[in-house]
Amino acid sequence: MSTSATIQPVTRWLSAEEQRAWLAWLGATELLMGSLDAQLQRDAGFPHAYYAILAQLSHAPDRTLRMSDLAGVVNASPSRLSHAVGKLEERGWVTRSPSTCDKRSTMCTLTDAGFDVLAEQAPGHVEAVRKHLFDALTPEQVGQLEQICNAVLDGLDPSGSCRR
Amino acid sequence: MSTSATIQPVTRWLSAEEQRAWLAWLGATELLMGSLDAQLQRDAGFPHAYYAILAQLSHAPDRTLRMSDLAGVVNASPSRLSHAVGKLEERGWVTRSPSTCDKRSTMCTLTDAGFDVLAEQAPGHVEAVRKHLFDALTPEQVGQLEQICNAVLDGLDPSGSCRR
DNA sequence: CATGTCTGTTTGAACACTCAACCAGTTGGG
DNA sequence: CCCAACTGGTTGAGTGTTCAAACAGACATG
Repeated sequence: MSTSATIQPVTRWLSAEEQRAWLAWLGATELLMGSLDAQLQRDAGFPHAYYAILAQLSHAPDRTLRMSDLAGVVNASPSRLSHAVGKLEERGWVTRSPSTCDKRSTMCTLTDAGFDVLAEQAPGHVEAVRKHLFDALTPEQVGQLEQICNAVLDGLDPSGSCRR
Repeated sequence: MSTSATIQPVTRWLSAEEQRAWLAWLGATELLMGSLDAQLQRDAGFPHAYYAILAQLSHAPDRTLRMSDLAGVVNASPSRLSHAVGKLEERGWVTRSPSTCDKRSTMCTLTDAGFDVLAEQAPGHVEAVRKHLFDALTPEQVGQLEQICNAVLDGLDPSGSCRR
């Protein structure tokens, strides 16, 4: 062993190809999410994070989810979710009720008014997702994208809370 | 013409595969950017958007870029960039000066202190990007990711400002 | 050379998110 | 039992982003 390279490793910079991929990913994610946020803000008056909360609740049994489970499926911190649900509750789209089995937990339920708002906004939102993402990709690329994102999720989200 | 389907099209919902890809993309982007933001906030005291500004300036001739050009390469709105550069200027990492050729424009320059901060934070940041993204992907997937993101960018960013 | 329009940038208010601190309920040993 | 450690959730302060409005300089058209 003649060098210290293995003991004090220097930074492994990105290769030219990795740099291109990284800049493209940054641009695509920021512009895509920015575009979806702008569309929802304009048409519905709330950001994509709020839409995700309503959408996940609408698929849950009794349209109800425990706060921490809801936080898991929408990739939100407890604090962020608490603030967001507070706003949604003010507008009458969800309600909060204490859980009966574990008195620490809070259950969050989508109201009929919330369901109506979601039903009203879903077509426009889905159309935007399709237009900006799936219309730009071949069917093979959709499969590749899913595999790539799941590989990234495996490293970041060991519990796998956002994959069904 | 017997139906109105072609005149009043119904929503084309996402297929099962598209839904899986969409949820995976949402999870991967949010968790990855969240993780990078947290790492930079903890180690450097500023978010990824600020890092991007410093990094892009460091590659520019004279470490200087016009505000609107800088906004283009970091995918920021003019307003967002103006606020962010204001904060960076307070900390002494960039300076603003009026452009000589077009008196409407403002030139933004990375200071030596700003360069030092960037040099200090770059290894940790690159390591985080590598760890959470590229270490999870095969070389083929890196290429696929670049093509996918560029396809998305073609639809969202006609001017191509974030691809050199 | 006047005037309307467009471009580049900044500003302030409204809003969303983060972080750290906190409170209440639960759990598992002494 | 009792108490410490942990879990689920909320809160408020601080910070970043968005949106609409404003403003100055450039440009073009009559």
